[in-house]
Amino acid sequence: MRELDPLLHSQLRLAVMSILMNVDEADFVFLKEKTEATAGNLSVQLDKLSTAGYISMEKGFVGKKTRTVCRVTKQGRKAFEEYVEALKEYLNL
Amino acid sequence: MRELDPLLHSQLRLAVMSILMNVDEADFVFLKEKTEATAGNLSVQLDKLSTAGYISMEKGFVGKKTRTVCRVTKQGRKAFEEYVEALKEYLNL
DNA sequence: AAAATTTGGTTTATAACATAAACCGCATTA
DNA sequence: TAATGCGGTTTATGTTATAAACCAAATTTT
Repeated sequence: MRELDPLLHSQLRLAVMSILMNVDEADFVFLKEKTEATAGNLSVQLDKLSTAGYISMEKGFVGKKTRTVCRVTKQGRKAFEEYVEALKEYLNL
Repeated sequence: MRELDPLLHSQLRLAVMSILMNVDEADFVFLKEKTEATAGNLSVQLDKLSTAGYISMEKGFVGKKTRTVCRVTKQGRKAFEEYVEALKEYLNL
């Protein structure tokens, strides 16, 4: 059987990627609200996605507040699509 | 966001369930070959599915050799279908 | 203006999970 | 009878997910 990319086969990381696939860019706070994850968990998982090169993270400011903006990279997009294909096999969709 | 049944959101358990959804019954050896899992890992994961009531396991004999036959239960079938629905939301399929 | 609270995160500790390795009982073969 | 193979289970270990604790800067309260 084909294997499921373990980096994507995690509830929170998958949710994040799924959001980013449709939205072009999203900040930490938005992702936190959408996924209902704790900040700690989200921080860790974003880091993994970022280290893997699946997303980019840019830390900037809005006024005086920090703002972390995430985007899915080309590589991440490809990985996500492959994951979906693999998953379809498992689920026979 | 809807949550993904953690019992099914595991590569091997998902693979097993997917097979059982299409096959009506399958024994340990068959599942091991199909999934390419180690016997130990398969044993543990079958146990979890069984404890959760998602599959039934029947230990019997063929001649003098033991044979463990698995079937998906009604409950397991329902859980699998719900998992697939939830997943479709994540992936927007 | 000092103290308390909120915001936007990160680090760290812990619990759950997946996996492989070692093992077991029985049957067969050498 | 000793070694080998089959069908598994148990146990030990590494990974992962998650929450809890923490931090610095900004805002609000007193």
